[in-house]
Amino acid sequence: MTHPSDSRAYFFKIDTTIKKIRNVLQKRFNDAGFDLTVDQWVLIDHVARNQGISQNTLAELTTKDAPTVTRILDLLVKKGLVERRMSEEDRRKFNIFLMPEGEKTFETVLPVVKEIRRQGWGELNEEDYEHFVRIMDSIYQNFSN
Amino acid sequence: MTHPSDSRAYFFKIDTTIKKIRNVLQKRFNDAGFDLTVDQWVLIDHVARNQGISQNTLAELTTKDAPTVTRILDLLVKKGLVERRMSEEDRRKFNIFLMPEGEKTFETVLPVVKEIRRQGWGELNEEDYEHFVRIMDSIYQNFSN
DNA sequence: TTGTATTAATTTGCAAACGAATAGTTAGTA
DNA sequence: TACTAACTATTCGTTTGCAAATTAATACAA
Repeated sequence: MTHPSDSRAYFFKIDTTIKKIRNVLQKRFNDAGFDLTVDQWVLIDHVARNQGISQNTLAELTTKDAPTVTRILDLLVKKGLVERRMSEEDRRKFNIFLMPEGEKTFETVLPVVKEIRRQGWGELNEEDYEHFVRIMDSIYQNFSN
Repeated sequence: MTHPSDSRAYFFKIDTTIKKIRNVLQKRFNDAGFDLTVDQWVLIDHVARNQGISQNTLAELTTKDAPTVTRILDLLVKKGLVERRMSEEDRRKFNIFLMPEGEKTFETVLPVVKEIRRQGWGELNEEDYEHFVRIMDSIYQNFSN
């Protein structure tokens, strides 16, 4: 066997796996009648846990870029799930808050997401998790210099 | 510590890692003056290894959907890298071939991609690779029923 | 043979990713 | 104070993903 780094496998496997996860999440959302994309959910999740967060911080936490966050928030605002309030200290910033409807969405969707996470992890154990984190972090680090 | 499946970590880690890889690849392409996106490269790579392949098969191999393949091929055709020939047996199908310019692109880009793959895998070893494949496949399988 | 169901590829619309450029605000410095 | 640099968010253009609908060709069954 050739050295693993010489095959397309690892890029491809990561790509395929994340697509699968996103796909399952989205289908489950649709079936449950949630009018929500996966990326919109990710933002709601972060706002729920960090009320008043700025767009920049949101971008960091989700590894999305600023324009992407702006546009997803536009959609969430239009749906009445989220609110932009101008920051008191710095008028360049917005503080992002969940609206009551957004809270309700968060409470409704969270259990479904948790269930999907559990399903995906299945019978894998703590040790697997440690391997997983170590390998992913290592790849990430190898590309960060 | 809570059960790993209960945290957002694994979805998030996979997402972050694949973004990083794509990002590095694209930047390296741009720096090298390749007028090529990562996904365009993925298609070229598959066509190079399977001259005459159909669009459907291409979609399967890359886990992209048919419209996406159509659009990426449109771009590659416009760039003169790839050619659609109508199939002899089935006139609904196209057989996809690399044009001379496409061959040249393939030969030029491949070494760069191989170098990036090596960099990403770094000091990880065979055993790590087996863990990696097992865990990713497991997650994928857990979502395929 | 006719009709129905599949299949291959395309088109369209919406969501998202990324980069470059821009406007407005704030901070730091000469 | 005035100038410059840095920061926050937005806009724009190009590319990709997914779903639904469409067109054209093929396969199968009555």
